[in-house]
Amino acid sequence: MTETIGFILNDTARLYRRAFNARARDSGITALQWRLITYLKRHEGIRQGPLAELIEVEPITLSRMIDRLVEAGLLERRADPADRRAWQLYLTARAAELLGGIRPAVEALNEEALEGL
Amino acid sequence: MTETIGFILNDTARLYRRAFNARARDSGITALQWRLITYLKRHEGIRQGPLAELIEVEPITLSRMIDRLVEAGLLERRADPADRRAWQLYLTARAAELLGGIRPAVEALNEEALEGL
DNA sequence: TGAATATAGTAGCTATTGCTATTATATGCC
DNA sequence: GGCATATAATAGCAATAGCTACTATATTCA
Repeated sequence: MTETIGFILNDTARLYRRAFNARARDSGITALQWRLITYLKRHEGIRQGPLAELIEVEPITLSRMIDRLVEAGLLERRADPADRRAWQLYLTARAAELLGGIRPAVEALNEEALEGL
Repeated sequence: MTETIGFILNDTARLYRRAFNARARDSGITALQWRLITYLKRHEGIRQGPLAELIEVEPITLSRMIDRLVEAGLLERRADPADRRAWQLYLTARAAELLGGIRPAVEALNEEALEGL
């Protein structure tokens, strides 16, 4: 009865997240931040609203995630020339470096996760 | 590149959790509490430590989840006769009722989730 | 026995998330 | 142009999770 699709799904996802976080710990980055940065890499210059929708968090939550990443020197907010209310988001060189450093570990993890399927 | 096993896994789990929470909202119960109660149903009398391990949260986190469920009248802590430091956990009649009410919705959700597989 | 160590559970603190309300700016319509 | 409404982002607050430290009790072993 506990072996329903919901339990299995969530258990598996949690295990993955835990493995990810364990491997990325010394880089100081979390799974959710990795998600943010990965999306941002494909959508440089995106505004906060659409990015929040992409990674599926509330705008205010994204706003604070970005605060932290800006403080960590991984992201920068640039004023949107077309709309003075909005920011455009860009990765810094430091983020690119960091990504490069973590990617092999993530790829190894993914291969491991797929093993046996 | 964003379509890695990790993203898919977590996206799917999040979707499921969201669907669950939406359906269980009026019962006032969350997915994590459902998880707790489901395990507890199979292990009545269990202590907090082992239960925390089962549902994979920290002991202190479980302690507070239980505080809330006790306050809601769904659980009760009984002194462990064999160890005065420990509590044994039991569901109340109210919890059984609640479970009965939610179960059909959960089962429907699970069937829906498995559709097409 | 009784001192040292281990274990069950909880309190204080910090971090993160999201609801609601607010500010600043943009857009639509008369 | 100028008022009404919509939108981008953020601040205040409340809820939840977990790290660390602590209390109470149990166990081990000399």
